[in-house]
Amino acid sequence: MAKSLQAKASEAVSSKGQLKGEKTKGVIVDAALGLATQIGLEGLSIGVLAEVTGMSKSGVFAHFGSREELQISVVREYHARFEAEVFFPALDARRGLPRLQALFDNWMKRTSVEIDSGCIYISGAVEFDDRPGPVRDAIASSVRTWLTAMDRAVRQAQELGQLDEHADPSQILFEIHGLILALHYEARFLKSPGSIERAVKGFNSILERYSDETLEPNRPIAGKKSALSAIK
Amino acid sequence: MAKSLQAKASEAVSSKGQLKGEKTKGVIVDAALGLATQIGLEGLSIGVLAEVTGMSKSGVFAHFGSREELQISVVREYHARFEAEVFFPALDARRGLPRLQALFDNWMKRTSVEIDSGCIYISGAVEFDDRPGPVRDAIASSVRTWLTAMDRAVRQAQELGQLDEHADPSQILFEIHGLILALHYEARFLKSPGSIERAVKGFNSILERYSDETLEPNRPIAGKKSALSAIK
DNA sequence: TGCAAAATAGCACGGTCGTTCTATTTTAAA
DNA sequence: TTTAAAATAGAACGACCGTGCTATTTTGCA
Repeated sequence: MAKSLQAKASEAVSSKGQLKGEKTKGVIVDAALGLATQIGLEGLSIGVLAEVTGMSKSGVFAHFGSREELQISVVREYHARFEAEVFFPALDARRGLPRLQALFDNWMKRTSVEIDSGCIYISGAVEFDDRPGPVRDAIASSVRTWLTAMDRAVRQAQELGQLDEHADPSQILFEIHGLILALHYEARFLKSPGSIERAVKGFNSILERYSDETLEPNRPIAGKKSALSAIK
Repeated sequence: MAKSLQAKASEAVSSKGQLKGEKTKGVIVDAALGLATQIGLEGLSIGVLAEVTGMSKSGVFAHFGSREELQISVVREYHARFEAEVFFPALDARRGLPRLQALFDNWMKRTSVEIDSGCIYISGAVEFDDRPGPVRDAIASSVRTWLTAMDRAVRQAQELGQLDEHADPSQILFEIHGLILALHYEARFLKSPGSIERAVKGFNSILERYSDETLEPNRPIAGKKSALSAIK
């Protein structure tokens, strides 16, 4: 039974060398990611996922073996997209301050989009901060990878004399992270207008405060060509 | 049946004029708040709550009429405790900068404690940012009340010439809020050491940056006597 | 102390959940 | 085209959920 529904899907077959199973798995993870960004990883249910993808519960389940494994797959997919949208494009910018600026811009651009869809690095942190296990580990590992990349950019800006070499990179990173979290909180939950502008302004303040004054006193911060950070 | 369990409870009766029902309701809300700070408002279940308090499910349920009403009661209780621990004690400090400092100190002190227990203003924001309804409204209203109080303190500091009167209070508040959120995220989820010190340092940086330089140039920020902000 | 009212218990309901097992269909290589 | 393997469906499970209904117990005032 239930024969005709998959008829269309089966004509376009293994377009990239992957078995059909891997392909539908991708479809499921896609749908799951869309759901998870709205209702959280803990809100994911195999039943709803089956409904959305037009499959049976057991059909969906078989691809993962457990709900936990499904959640981990979603985290990995989110990680990949985050990298593709935020990290890699920023590598086009020159090392140091321009790249740091690009990283922040992309991060903020994504957070702005996520005002409607939600960020699972943020929601996941809240859902799993008291729940040890592989899902929590997957989220934490992804976040740490990203924060480490940001840290590297800060240090490079210091080495190039664009930021005060005596400043603590962790401190700078902490304050930047706070801006993103405040943006997400105030825009997505409180729906306060003007949050994006405040995040940008906060970022520029940080750069000014930690700019290496001994090398370039009173000079306006370099690398301000990016679209988003040019706001206000 | 199940007679003897409540025998002890019933001998100490209406100690503060409240009916016994109101008293046990308080006990339930207490337990619910404890649970909610760990597993979130959405993680609350009447069954578990009945187990914890030694009551029957229907006994617990009858006090609220719905799970939603229980969640709202928890939010109200959290609001009351937040006020008692963070807001009211800060009113002892002098208007303006000292009070702003006290408000932040108490806020951070509470957030530090919540590294173990969780903050439902933060977890609730994530759980309900896409879920309209009375619970979301209750959380948002409490948070707005608190942020408005902070805003008032900032403006008073401006009026007294302790902070730059041209600065946007919303901007200052946004950055302070970010510090608290970063503290919660990095300490509770990532378990990074040194987060408290970074939040304090960030706060002091904000005060310095927005200090009214025309009135008191290069003067160290006043009101630094509070214990927490004296760190580092 | 008696008695209405309040508080609590017990039970059952329909629903959703993740998971397991088995049967059936579809895929892809021989 | 045959055939073993992979993918999916279907049905059932035990568990927990919020909630409603009805009894029973406990409370606190007359």
